[in-house]
Amino acid sequence: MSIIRRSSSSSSSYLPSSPIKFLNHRHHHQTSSPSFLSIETLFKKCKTLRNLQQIHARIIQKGLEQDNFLISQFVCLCNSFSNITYAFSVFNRVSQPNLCLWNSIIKGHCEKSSLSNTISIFNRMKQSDMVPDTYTFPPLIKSCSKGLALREGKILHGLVVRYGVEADIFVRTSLIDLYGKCGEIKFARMLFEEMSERNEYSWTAMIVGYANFGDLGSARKLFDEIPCRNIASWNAMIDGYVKFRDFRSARELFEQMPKKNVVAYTSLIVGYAEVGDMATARFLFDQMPDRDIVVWSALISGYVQNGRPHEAVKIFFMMLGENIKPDEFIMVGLMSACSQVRNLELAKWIDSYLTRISIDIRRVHVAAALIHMNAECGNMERATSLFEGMPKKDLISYCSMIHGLSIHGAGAQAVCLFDRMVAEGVTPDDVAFTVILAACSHSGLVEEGHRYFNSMKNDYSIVPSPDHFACMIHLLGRAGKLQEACELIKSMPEEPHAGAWGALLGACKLHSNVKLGEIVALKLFEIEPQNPGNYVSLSNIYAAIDRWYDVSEVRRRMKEKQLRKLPGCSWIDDGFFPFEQNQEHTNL
DNA sequence: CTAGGGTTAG
Repeated sequence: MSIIRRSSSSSSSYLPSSPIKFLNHRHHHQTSSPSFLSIETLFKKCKTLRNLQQIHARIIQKGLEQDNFLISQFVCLCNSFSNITYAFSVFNRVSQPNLCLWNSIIKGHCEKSSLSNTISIFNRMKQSDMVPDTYTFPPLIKSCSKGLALREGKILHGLVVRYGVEADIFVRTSLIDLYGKCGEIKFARMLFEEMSERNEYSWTAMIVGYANFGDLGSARKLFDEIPCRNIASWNAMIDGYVKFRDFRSARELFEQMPKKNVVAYTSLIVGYAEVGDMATARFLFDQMPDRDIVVWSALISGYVQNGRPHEAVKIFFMMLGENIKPDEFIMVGLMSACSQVRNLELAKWIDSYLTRISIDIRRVHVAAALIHMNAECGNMERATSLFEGMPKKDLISYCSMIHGLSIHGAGAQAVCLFDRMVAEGVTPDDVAFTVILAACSHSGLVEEGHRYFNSMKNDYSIVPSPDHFACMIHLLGRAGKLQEACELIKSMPEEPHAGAWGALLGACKLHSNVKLGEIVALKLFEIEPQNPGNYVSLSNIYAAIDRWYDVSEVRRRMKEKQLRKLPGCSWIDDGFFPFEQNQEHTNL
């Protein structure tokens, strides 16, 4: 009360139609009783970071920077705006922070900073003779649980016991959550059993533990026993079923929910997307009464994962139409979609849009997606400048760049970059080799291809996958070494997949090798009878040497099987997408 | 002589 009371006796403690703009308009008309607002009231009305800065100015102006009560509130508000740096700088000016203030600053770091940072603040707190209480531990333990840092969590558990706060329901719930998430389900259960009182939080934490562990039976048993069921308990149980692909039980429970919320919908949508059932995912999405950013994101990345980038882009613009501001997750999804459709105009728009909505493109997954998108869409100049600007280049970004160079015909540069990557100490994996082999085959670099194929096996002990073989076959086939390609395909340990045979068929077409082409085509008709492309290839082979009877024969068989060449997609002119599609990318 | 903590979805 000190501030408020003490303040109220002196006029300086009030805010007379203050310089704090966000309050001015509200009191502008109350001319009869001029407004006098305490800092405490200002906190309640504080809506933006700007407001908070204004309050901060006022605190300094009044010389209240050392006031633990006010600074605590300030820190909490700062936390809610996710601005931990600001909170910390203000905190650091307080010479004698009290327990509550320490707890607040720790909580803020738990949410936004790294675990080691947070723990070092906790250590500073202990060094200044502050005794942690029941409020100190839950956020600390929670951040261990988030990072699955069981070792650190156990140390904290030890301290919990030492400071005698293990009976506290909040502390205990956070410990149950920690052990449950880290798979120490026995420990979690023990702590749960020993509780003198439990509430919906502790029950749910325990259910989550079992659900993550895959013991859905025990999870369900608890769920049915809960005296105090919560919407989070329902969500946890449903998500457990979804994670372990028991969609029947998940849906059954979902239908029984008294009030279905976004979280439950999102769990289901993510699950259906993961198993490739976009129809059901979309069905659920469409029937939602209201949608938040997370569920939009789930749907977009669902479409991306299932190779339907056009749908993803549509959904994105639908979302903009509903005036929802996209976040990082959404934009990463959109960028993956754009990479798949390879539309340079869209890529350019996204690139500038990111800055417009102030998304931090230095964050790793954003940067990676952005480089990938520019590379895929043919803006190698932009991709290169982003890539070279990265402080630490990782395998993913290298691969994006190499693939970008590859698909735009710069095989030699791709090879250089791959070698630079290895020289820089980044270890290539199987995907990296697929990318470089594809680059070699695309540019006809037979010798380099052989070199990488051997290096992969000898230097990195990577067993060549069907994809690796397919790249080599493509490479040899296009170079006219059909014999070698055939030998390679015969040497494959596993049954060659359609990609390998398809590469060979393409080579036969290229070099007008009818005899081999016929054999390979027959093989392909067997492996993927539904793919019209193989029939088209064979008929092209015949057409190239004027065997028109055979051409019509193949066409007839194709018709017989009711196969048609896939129509080009027409998503551009249905009004969702504001750009022209660019067919050729010649930015190299 | 105030205030600060734990469970659910991308």
